[in-house]
Amino acid sequence: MNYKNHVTRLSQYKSVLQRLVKSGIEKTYAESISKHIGIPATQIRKDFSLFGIRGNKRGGYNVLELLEELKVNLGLNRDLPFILIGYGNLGKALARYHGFHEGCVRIIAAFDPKVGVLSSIPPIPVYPPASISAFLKDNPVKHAVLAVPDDVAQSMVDELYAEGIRGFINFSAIALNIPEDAYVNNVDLELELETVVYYTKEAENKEDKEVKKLV
Amino acid sequence: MNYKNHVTRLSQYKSVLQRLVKSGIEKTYAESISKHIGIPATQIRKDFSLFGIRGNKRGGYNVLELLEELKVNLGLNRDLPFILIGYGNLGKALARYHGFHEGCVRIIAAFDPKVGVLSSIPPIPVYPPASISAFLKDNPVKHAVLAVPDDVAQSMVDELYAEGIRGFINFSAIALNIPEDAYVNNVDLELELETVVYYTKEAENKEDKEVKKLV
DNA sequence: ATAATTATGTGACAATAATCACGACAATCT
DNA sequence: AGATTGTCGTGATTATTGTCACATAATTAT
Ligand SMILES: NC(=O)c1ccc[n+]([C@@H]2O[C@H](COP(=O)([O-])OP(=O)(O)OC[C@H]3O[C@@H](n4cnc5c(N)ncnc54)[C@H](O)[C@@H]3O)[C@@H](O)[C@H]2O)c1
Ligand SMILES: NC(=O)c1ccc[n+]([C@@H]2O[C@H](COP(=O)([O-])OP(=O)(O)OC[C@H]3O[C@@H](n4cnc5c(N)ncnc54)[C@H](O)[C@@H]3O)[C@@H](O)[C@H]2O)c1
Repeated sequence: MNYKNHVTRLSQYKSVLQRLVKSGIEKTYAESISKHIGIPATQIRKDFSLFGIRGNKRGGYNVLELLEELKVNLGLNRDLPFILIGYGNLGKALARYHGFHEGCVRIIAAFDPKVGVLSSIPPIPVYPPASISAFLKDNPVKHAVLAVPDDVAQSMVDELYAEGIRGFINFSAIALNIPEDAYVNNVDLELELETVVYYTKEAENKEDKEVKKLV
Repeated sequence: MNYKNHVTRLSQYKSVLQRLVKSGIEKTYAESISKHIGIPATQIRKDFSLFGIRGNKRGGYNVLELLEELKVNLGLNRDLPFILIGYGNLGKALARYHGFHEGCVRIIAAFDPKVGVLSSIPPIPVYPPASISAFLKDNPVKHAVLAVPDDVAQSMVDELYAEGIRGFINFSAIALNIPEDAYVNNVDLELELETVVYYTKEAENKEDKEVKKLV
C-alpha cells in the first residue's frame, strides 16, 4: 500500500495519539495504532526507531509521552503561526476550520486584495496584501498557505520569501521556484480526485482479471 | 526528491499538457515538461515508457496526442461525475471551484442534512442525504468526495459503497474501512500543513550544519 | 524461581522506485 | 549521401523504502 513517507506517517501517528488523549486513553501499542490507520505495526516501530522514539518492552507506549515525542520530532512542540494568502473559496474553508485549533497549527491572519481595509469580522482578520510586510515585521511567522489563483502564486512566493517566510503550502497547480533553504508542499486537489479515478479503474480491472481466471 | 508516485506524476503531466493546449502550443519535449514541474526528463520518459506512451524520435511529443494518451491511461477520457457529501466549509470550496470544469472531473451534486429540501441555488444542486440512494439510481456515479465531519465519515462510506460508489476522496482525518474493490484517497489538510513545518525545520538544520562546517 | 507470554527494536532481506548510460533513429545540415 | 545533432526509449544500476524474522526485555503465571 501507499503510506506516503515517514514524515507523513509520523504526523498520522500524532493525529491518532491526539484522539487517544482526548478519549482519556493512557497506554497504546504499535498494534493498536496500526488498527486505527492501517499502517503495519512493524512499520510503526521502524519509524519510531528511526526517530529514536522508544517504548516499554511489553508495555507499549505511554500516550502522552509518545505524543510529545512525535511533536518534538515533527517540530510541532512550539507556537506555529501561519498566514493565509488568498481568502477565496479555499482560503475561507481553511480559515473557518476549527480542527486546526486543537492541533498545533494556527492560521493567524489572511491577506486578500478584495478586502479594501482591515477587517476582523471572520474568525481571523483579513488584510490587504499591501500590509503583509508590515504584518510580518510585528509577527515572526515562518509559514504561509497559498490559496491564490495560479497566475499570482509565484510572485507571492517571491514576496513572502523576501519577507522571511520559509515554508509554503501551495494549492495552485503550478510548480513554484524557491531557494534551497525554503520548502514548498504542493497540494493539488484536482490531482487528488483524478488519481482516485485511476485506482478505481485498477480495482475494476483486477476484478475482471479474476473473473477471467475463473472462466 | 519526492515526486510521489507514477500515477500522481501522470496526472501532473496531464495538468501541464492541458496548459500547453490552452496556450496553443503543439509540440513539447520531456525536457520542457521537466522545466514546468521539476521532474527530471528521464523520469518523465521512463513513466511514459511504462505506460506505453511513445513520442517521436527527435521530434518530441504532439501535445494533443500526448494529452489524450495521458487521459486514457488515467481513465479520464470519459465522463467522470462525482458526488460531494457534506456541503460545509470544504465542500462549498470544492463545489465552487471552477478549475474542475476545465478538467475531466465534475461534481454534479452535493448532499448535506442542513438542506431541508432540494435546492439548486449554488453552482451545483444540494440535496438532503436521504435522497442519495434515489439520486444514484438515476445517475450512475462511481466517485464521491467526503467532506463530512470525522465521526460520520465511516457510516457514509458504508452507505455509499452499498449504493455502488467505488472511489472515495476522504478529507476527514480518520482511516476508513472499505472492501477490496473500492479505493479511498485520504487527503488530510492538517497533515499537509504540519509536514511543511518538519521540512522547514530540516532546511534550517541543514543551514546550521553548513554554518558549523564553515566554523 | 522458572517458564510462558507479549511487546518492542532492529538488522537482514525483498520490493519498489529513481537515476544513469547508452543505443536507436528521425530530422537537419553540408 | 553521409555526417551530425537532438531526442527518445529502455536495460542496467543504484538508492530508497518496506517487510520479515528474531533477539530482547518486561510482565505474568505456575
Ligand atoms: N477551491 C477549490 O476547491 C480548489 C481546487 C483545486 C485547486 N484550487 C486552487 O487553489 C487556489 C485557490 O482557489 P480558490 O477556489 O480559493 O480561488 P478563488 O478565486 O476563490 O480565491 C482566490 C483568492 O485569492 C485572492 N487573490 C488574488 N490575488 C491575490 C494576491 N496577490 N494576494 C492575496 N490574495 C490574492 C483573490 O482575491 C481571491 O479571493 C487556486 O490556485 C486554485 O487553482 C482550488
Ligand atoms: N475546512 C478545512 O479547512 C479542513 C481542514 C482539515 C480537515 N478538514 C476535514 O474535512 C471535513 C469537513 O470539514 P469542514 O470544515 O467542511 O466541516 P463543516 O462542519 O464545515 O462541514 C461538514 C458538513 O457535513 C455536513 N454533514 C454532516 N453529516 C452529514 C451526512 N451524514 N451527510 C452529508 N453531510 C453531512 C454538515 O451539515 C456540514 O455542512 C472534516 O472531516 C474536517 O476534519 C477540513
